[in-house]
Amino acid sequence: MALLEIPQPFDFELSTERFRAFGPDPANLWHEDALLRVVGGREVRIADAPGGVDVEPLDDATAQVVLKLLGTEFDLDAFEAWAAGQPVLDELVPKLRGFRPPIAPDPFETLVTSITAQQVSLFAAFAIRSRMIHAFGERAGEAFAFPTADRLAQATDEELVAVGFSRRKAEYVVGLARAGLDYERLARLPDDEVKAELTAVRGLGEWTADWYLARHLARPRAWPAGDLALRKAVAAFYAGGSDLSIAEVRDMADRFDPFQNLTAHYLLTGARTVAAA
DNA sequence: TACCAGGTAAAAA
DNA sequence: TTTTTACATGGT
Repeated sequence: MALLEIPQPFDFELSTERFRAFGPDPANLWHEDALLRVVGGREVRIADAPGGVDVEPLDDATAQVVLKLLGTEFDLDAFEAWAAGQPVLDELVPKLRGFRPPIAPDPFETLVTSITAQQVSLFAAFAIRSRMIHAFGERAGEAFAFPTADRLAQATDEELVAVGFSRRKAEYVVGLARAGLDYERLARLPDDEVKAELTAVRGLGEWTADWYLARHLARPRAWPAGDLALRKAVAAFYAGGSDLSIAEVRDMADRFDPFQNLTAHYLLTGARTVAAA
């Protein structure tokens, strides 16, 4: 038993909901009430515990990854205080109290995962992604390490097509792996420059760049207005269900400033859980 | 069977 | 410059 404290509020069940919602994810595997992820070649088990999570095995490097993974960078106190004065969110946010949007700790994994999710349903995306991880990732215990850029740089388009990628997406992934982006440098750039650099890469559009800011860099103002699920969630919560264009949703970013990222995650999770109940 | 699903690049107009 | 089209799997 090794306790890793998580800033309160924190609801483990809600914060890991995404890892169960669309099918098993071999790189972030829900197994026997715990989340399994390979860190530094070893499988780490993350389970609910009073005041935080039980992490096994736990060392400093693992703690850094788990803190990132569980969204500890987000300032929930400030968000909740702000949301209390907002329509819609004043009711929704308390229902999801302690929800910390999970952050993808690895930049390459984030981008490849987004490519798999472009255009198709997340159920289809998860199925294809799982086969890719099984084919190219390293197993450690029950879970798999997400395939490295070095490994996928050596893959062929045909190998990715064989696990369900379209030819176009296979080219994107292999091209990205071979592009050798400097992710540490990218992480130090402001939002708009990150977007400009990412969208210069073939296969990475604005939607993918926005989710990179949101899900990997945890930038407070990231707002993936092009996301179909977010558009539907915004429409449901703010427009009585009538369709909203990408431009309309993008123009709503100002009213959520500077909490666009948390707002997007709460609306999406709210649409899947609270609204569905 | 058809159609939609948490887009993108390239062709066509 | 703006508008179409191809892409390809999984669920309903």
